[in-house]
Amino acid sequence: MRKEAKINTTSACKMQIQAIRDAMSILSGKWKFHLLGTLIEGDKLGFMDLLREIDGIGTKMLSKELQDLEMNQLINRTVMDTRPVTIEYSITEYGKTLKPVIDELAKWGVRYREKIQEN
Amino acid sequence: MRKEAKINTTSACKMQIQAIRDAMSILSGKWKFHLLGTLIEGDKLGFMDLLREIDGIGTKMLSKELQDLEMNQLINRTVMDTRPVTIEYSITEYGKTLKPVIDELAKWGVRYREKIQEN
DNA sequence: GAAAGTAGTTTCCAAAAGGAAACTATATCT
DNA sequence: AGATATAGTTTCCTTTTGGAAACTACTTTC
Repeated sequence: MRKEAKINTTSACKMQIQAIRDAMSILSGKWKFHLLGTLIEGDKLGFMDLLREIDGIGTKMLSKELQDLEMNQLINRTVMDTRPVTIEYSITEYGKTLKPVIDELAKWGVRYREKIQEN
Repeated sequence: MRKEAKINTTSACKMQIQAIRDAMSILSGKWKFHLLGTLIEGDKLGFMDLLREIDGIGTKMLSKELQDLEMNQLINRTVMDTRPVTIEYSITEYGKTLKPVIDELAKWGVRYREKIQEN
């Protein structure tokens, strides 16, 4: 008896798969969640602030990840009229919609650490 | 004036960063969320079921990702006493604690797609 | 005995991701 | 003039990730 190709091809299922694929294409990378989490907490931060804030990140990755997030309208980049020029990075309203995702992830991470420290 | 090293070094902040780092170290990779999502839905699935279910995955990645998830006690691998032997993969109780994370992510992904299709 | 199904592993390779260090450019402070 | 600050970019390199195809090994069905 030849097996059929798929069991689960309901549109709800395909939509969830597509949704996860979409979300991860934007949020993948080592620093995205950290960057978003930091900008959701502290509201306006400069490049050097973020560099100091996010432990381990380098200028190249910070620059690249900020560009990605800006392109997807999750953060704002504002050039301030100061001397020397400073840049203010802040989360957008749309970026704030990621708060529940980040919170759930962080919550799970905390419980994970508690769990492995029990054993 | 020399700038101080860090603004935000509260323990709550450092804990969130560590939590996200922990969570992502386990959930990173192209297929983890899909695999977990699929196993949270359909309860018992064999290797070939998963291969058919998860569009695009190959045997190598499926095998590797399943091993990772099993190692972290998120899924069970049960060898069934059938001929030929079949394997049942299922989500563990602990694995189910990831449901809110996956749901939030998927929910955000759906809204993201709606948003870009508006424009 | 050939075909097809189960459940993988192995090899070989390409692409993506990430990091360290050097460098650019401008401006202020001492 | 030299140090320090802001805000990056560029180059070169290593590591990680992921995929295609071939292969193993066993069993059942036709």
